[in-house]
Amino acid sequence: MIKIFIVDDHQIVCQGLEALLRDISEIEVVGCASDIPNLMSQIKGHYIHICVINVYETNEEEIEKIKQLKREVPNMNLLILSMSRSKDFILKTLKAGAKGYLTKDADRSELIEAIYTIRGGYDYYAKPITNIILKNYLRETDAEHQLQDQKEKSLSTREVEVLKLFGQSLTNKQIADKLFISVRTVESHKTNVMKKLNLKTTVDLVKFAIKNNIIEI
Amino acid sequence: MIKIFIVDDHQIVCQGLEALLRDISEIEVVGCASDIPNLMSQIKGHYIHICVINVYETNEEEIEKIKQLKREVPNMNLLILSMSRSKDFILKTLKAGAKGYLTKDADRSELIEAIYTIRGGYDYYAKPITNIILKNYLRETDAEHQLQDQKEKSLSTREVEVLKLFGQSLTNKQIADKLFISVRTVESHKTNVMKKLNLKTTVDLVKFAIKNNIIEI
DNA sequence: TAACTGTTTGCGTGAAACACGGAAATTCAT
DNA sequence: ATGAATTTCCGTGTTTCACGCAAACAGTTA
Repeated sequence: MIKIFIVDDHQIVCQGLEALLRDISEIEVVGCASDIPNLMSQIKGHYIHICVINVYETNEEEIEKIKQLKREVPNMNLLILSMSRSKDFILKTLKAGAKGYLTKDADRSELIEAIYTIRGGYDYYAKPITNIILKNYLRETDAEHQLQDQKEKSLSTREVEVLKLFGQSLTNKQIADKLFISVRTVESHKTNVMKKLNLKTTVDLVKFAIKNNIIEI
Repeated sequence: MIKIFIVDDHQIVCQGLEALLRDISEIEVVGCASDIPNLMSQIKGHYIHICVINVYETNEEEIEKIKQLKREVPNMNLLILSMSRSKDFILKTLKAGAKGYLTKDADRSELIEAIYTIRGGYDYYAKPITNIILKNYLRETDAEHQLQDQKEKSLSTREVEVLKLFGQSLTNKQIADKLFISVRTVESHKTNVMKKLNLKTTVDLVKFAIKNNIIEI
């Protein structure tokens, strides 16, 4: 019996995924959680083979949560389900410890195949993903030449933190007080973010943050 | 027999929702689509009672798609499924023609309840939503008293013009040059807009402009 | 262990943007 | 033609931004 746990923000989707696996005698869906923190509190004491995680946000925060989950429950295999085809994001989830990755085009049979594959000790990546991974691998080994312009700059946790408060319309002073740092540091974080993302104005920064769900609109 | 169509970006989620409704004899899931444009091309000639739409993005674009769908297929009822609890967004979907709205906390039974309710000719809103709608209604009807401070201060054409350029990430200098006015005038327009709308920061201004389609994201 | 990379923290300086208040010229409807 | 709103602009002081620099620290790799 393969014990599965499901993580999805929408309860209906959780139940739906569960329903998809219900009539497979070898698979048992042990439970559902709305997010990774909830998951961790729910699975204490239980042994789970595979956790299917539907990842909606594709930001650094989510990656961080996956890493943390892997640290806390290292023997549980993670199967990521996400709409993102960003090479960057996919590779990050794999690096964070995921054993498989399904895109939005995957269907029930692919989900089941992934579960069996992972249970068998192998990694499973949806077909469109293998290409991406392969290409990236080729490029990375080839990349010693052109490292400088592709450098996939991701934001640090502190930077995201500052960006979040900034998006809540706080002034630099207010952000500084909240994080117990100086105004200059807040400025530094902001300008570093702008440099990393190659943004020129505050407006661009706000747009970026909105697009990436760092701030609410 | 209630004929249902499902719209969700993730194929697995589509299948999951379908599985949730499979063993209800009165409900038939006719098909699935990954988005609204796909839906429209798929349902030509079919009569669908209810379309369950899982909305991931909560922007103006999605609202526009819903409106368009309602125009093209006016007799099909729309049940929105979304994680957003933004009063603004919910009211927009309802205004766009949706007959129901479920939040991420809704489960299978609530989905089924919603389907039956809508089939009966009524609207269905998840419990957390009714509060939001009610509050907003009260505020709107109550607003006749306090019209003077709510005063629908509309923006002048020049102000919108400045705002648009501002939203294209131009500096005040660039805006000034483009409109053949001084930088100070640009500043004035901006601050006047902020005063009119009671906004405090640039971030708020950008958010406002995005919400109101003055600038593109 | 040493070297390297990246994060977090901060400063100096000058330019740009913003807050607040005032004000003249123009348009536009009553 | 008088009043209201719009469009234009300035003075003054504060805040934020751009650009560069750098120390302290953590994690990784050689």
